[in-house]
Amino acid sequence: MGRPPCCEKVGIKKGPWTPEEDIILVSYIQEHGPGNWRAVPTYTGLLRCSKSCRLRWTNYLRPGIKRGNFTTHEEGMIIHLQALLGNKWAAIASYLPQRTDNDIKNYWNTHLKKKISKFQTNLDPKMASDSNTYQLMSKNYTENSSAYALSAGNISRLLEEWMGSSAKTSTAPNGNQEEFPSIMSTKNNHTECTSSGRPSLEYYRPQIDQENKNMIPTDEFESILSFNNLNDTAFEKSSCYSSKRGSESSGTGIDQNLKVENSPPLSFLETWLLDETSSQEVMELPQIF
DNA sequence: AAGTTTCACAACCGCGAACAG
DNA sequence: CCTGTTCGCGGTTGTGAAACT
Repeated sequence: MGRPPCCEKVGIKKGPWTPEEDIILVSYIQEHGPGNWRAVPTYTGLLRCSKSCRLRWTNYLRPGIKRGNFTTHEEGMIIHLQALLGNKWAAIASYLPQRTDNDIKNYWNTHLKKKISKFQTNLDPKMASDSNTYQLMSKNYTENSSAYALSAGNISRLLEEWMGSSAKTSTAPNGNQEEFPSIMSTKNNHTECTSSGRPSLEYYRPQIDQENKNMIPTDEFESILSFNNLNDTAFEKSSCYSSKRGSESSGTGIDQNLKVENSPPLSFLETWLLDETSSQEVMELPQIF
């Protein structure tokens, strides 16, 4: 017995959303909050399936979404977290609350994966020892980042303006912040989630601790992920993690999740990520990307 | 200038997990 | 427990714009 479709295929509109559809969807969510997506097409009259409505909201219309260039810091976090978690885009997005998992996934697939692949292919060990290499990398990353979706405008912002009240983006008319849009955090299958409504990494971490007690100590884990201490000490810790991961990656459970195919040379990347925070001076080096 | 290719992003699809009855 | 329904995630595709020939 096959799984029934999420919606009737007949009469369902596909393809890009129009501003009118966006407004209808936002109006509905403003009134009812996100969730119960099944009811959205019926209630609003939108000729879209429930999935499409949910996706449009979470990836585009939801307030607080940051669009445009990924900063070098964001790129660094994505690379780092991807190496750590694999393609757990929702988990990665929980650490970049202004970015959607779809955005991060797209950015990874269109930019970072290629660059890292080239980096691995072309990496000269001598160059790898030169931290300036990574300063150049970070500079190139920033300069090459495209301002995607700007032409379409930030519909979310436009709608906010259209609705005429900035308060609506964070607080319901009656002052109840849970009503809109913070309700995102109230309905979630996971016990732990972030302001973006995503499961936090805590959701995954217990598996690490339970299934491999010799894995990363909690404080070290936080240090690796937090990026709050981008200094020598943090670097030493994260480098330690890199070697530790390499020596203990034959286990089961989350261990396998941590084994990432084609994972970048993490310590090199870390060097790059850390160096980029300490200097603006970039010397001219051979093109590696 | 026109045709073709490549790129970047938005959106869709299918699967599995969670949940309710 | 079992079954059906709904939701969320990750992989993939579609499409318009830009770059190239």
